[in-house]
Amino acid sequence: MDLNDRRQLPLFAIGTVQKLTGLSARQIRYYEEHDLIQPARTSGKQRQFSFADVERLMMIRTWLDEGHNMAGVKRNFAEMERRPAAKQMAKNELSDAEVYKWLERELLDARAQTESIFQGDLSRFYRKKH
DNA sequence: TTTCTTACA
DNA sequence: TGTAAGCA
Repeated sequence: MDLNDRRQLPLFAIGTVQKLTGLSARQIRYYEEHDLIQPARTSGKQRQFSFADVERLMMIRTWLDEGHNMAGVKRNFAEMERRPAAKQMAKNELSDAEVYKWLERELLDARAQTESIFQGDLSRFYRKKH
């Protein structure tokens, strides 16, 4: 199992993704209805999001913040599929470093407000190092 | 407590 | 999009 496979692993509940992306549960479910993401489901029908899902959600957030509508977001993803250059463009708007920074910020904010977004002990991997 | 679906504003 | 109801 390589890194790419691990990015597809169903790991987070919607509450965690909400804090990670800053999107509401309503929005996240709405984007799923529009096939922008396809999170896995547990036997109990609960959505399980992967890092790949979270990344797509962050791209959606970025485009929405830039003023795009659903149609625009769908076009962006469609463009990413047909042209590899578009993927680079998307990464340019949302580089790996930015994704990491964003995740770190969201995680720290989430911890500042409520408790750990993780039910377990994973939050220790994101301890502030300043 | 959290998430889920459905439905209304 | 937010929110409420009724479940799991």
